[in-house]
Amino acid sequence: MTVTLADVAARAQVSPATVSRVLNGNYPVAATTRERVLRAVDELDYVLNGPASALAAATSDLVGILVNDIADPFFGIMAAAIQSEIGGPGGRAGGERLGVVCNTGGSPERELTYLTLLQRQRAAAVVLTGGAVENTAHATAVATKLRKLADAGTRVVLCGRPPAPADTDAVALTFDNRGGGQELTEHLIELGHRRMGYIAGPEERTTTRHRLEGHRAALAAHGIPDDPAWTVHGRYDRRAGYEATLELLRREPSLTAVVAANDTVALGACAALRDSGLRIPDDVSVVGFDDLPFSVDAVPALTTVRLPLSEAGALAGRVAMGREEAPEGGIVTVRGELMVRGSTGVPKG
Amino acid sequence: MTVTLADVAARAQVSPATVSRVLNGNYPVAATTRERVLRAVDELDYVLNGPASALAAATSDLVGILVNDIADPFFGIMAAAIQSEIGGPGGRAGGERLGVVCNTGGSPERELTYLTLLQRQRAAAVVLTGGAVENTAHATAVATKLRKLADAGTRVVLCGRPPAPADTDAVALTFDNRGGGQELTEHLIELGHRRMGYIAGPEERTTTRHRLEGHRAALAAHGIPDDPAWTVHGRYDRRAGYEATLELLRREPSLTAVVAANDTVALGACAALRDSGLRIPDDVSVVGFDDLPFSVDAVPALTTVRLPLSEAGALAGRVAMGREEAPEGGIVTVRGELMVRGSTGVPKG
DNA sequence: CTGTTAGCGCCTTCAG
DNA sequence: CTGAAGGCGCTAACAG
Repeated sequence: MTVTLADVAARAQVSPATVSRVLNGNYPVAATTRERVLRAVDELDYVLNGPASALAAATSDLVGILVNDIADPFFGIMAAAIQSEIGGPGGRAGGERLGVVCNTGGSPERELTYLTLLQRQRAAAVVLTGGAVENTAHATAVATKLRKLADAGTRVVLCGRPPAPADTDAVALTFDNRGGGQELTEHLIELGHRRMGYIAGPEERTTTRHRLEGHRAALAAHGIPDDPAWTVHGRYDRRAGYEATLELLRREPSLTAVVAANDTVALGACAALRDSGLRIPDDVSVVGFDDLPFSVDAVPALTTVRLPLSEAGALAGRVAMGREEAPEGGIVTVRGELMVRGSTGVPKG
Repeated sequence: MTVTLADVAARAQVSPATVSRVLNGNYPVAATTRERVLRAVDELDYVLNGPASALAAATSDLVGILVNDIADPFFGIMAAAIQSEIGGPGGRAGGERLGVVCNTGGSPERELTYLTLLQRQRAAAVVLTGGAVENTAHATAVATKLRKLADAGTRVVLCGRPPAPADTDAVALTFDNRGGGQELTEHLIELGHRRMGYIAGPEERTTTRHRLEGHRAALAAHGIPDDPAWTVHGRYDRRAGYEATLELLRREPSLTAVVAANDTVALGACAALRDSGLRIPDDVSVVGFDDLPFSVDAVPALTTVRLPLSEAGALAGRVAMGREEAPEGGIVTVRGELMVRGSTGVPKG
């Protein structure tokens, strides 16, 4: 029924092995022979059987990309960049690799499930993006999985995620969330703000914790007390930002600034402030984090920290493909850049 | 080195066949035996070899999801919805399927390449999302590919994409882009607008053409002449919207409304208008399309057509999994809903 | 440079 | 309900 490599070999009057060599291009084959094989492939409209070749070679062309939320541009941008480096030539079987994006939805179980699925597929590499869940049991389980993947020859790269235990052999490109958070709050402090609300992401996430730590470090550095009531946790979405802002306003109507865990949350915060009749930045300043494409279009444009998502993703992709050396020690920290725009100003009064 | 099914069988003191049956759960096995096998699997930390099982069974657990631009929430939202229906139980081998998102970047070649890769992997299903490229050669190539995929047992579903030729056996969930486009322009006409600029998407895309056709149908229905100079094509991104708007303003400073191909483009249009010192909607009204999450946060909030991306994606996912019957004739048209918000008003003067 | 020979690890009839 | 046996399609040593 389906044409196999043997059919091609017969038509081209060579052995199956030769066809395989032509297809994988990793072995010297006479030009005329290659020509003949390629023609046969074409005439028969032959398509290599991936599973069979993966089985025989004990490795596949799959590269897994795990993201917390594919509907969030933060991950979409990174995933696109990673994939753009993976699609190219360099793999086995015709030089094409299949970059597959897996959406964990932020769920630890799904993350583990996908890792197992990828392990089962004998993936060539796996890239984990974004913040990790900070649950000891889960962190251990993930580390164990990564260890096994690495043992099985799968390259493991972390992108925008803190380093895994050293014995997992994972390369890590980490974002300096702490530093960015600190810069943002310091910017507000310099403008004169003292009463700032903080909308944090979900608890037990590294991203959440690091950004919050940066904020607190800035407060501490300037001797500003940190009132726990001025910090609210929520998901990384617009709605959470909206609701958290109303809650903060209820707790402390005199806030002069709102620091959001990311741009999406900041957008929700802006909406809540407007709906509460407050002007930005005249009454309340707002800052986000990430500098997603829409942030510059907010009115007023959002002050935020730009993360080089695309660049980081591309680098991660190259490392995953083995096309670029892993950095010394396997860890790179990528800094963000403070983008001061219209959403922040001096506090009123 | 690596643990195989045979190892598990030995440890559980059963035959490999029995282990296979337990793992796939598609065959009666005595409870006590199953128990024993499962324990052995656990103790040995056995992970099924995907390629081997795909080879033997002539089908894999992969489900491909093709998107034009994963960084665009339009696709991200659909992809997330599709994947959420795929991850669940129902597949072979432990009931898990691997939903893989492939980013074509809108390139016909990459689309074909991914389709081949998926064919090579013997994917269980493939979901193609978003507008198709309207190039005859390419359309034919894709149709041929889909035909072959279907012949090989791969289920093919189109989501937010016009139906493929009937003989491809592809189920299609189509968005009523024409109707939505017409409603939007009709809304503007009813407000009193007569001079409307149109920012279309890339040429040779079904989405672009259909939305534009809707716009023109509305103009025609009201006897409003359609000046070709008032239509500009560009990519589906913010920047294209920004530049196209400046161009339209240059060509016709007296425009009272700008119709954008989608929300992202509309956002760019708003920015350009603001930068040109024009107020929205007092000087110029703006409408988008899709109703992405950020659209309600624009200032003023964007008038647009809401597409049920999540619902459509979920349905497509279920059909792809064979968990839901394909509709009669294999085609469903999903209508959008006009969302009138602050970005549109009566024209000045 | 090319053909031959063994499997890769699993599923699936076919018996029992 | 369970075991035995053959083969899925390809690759990777070996010889030549």
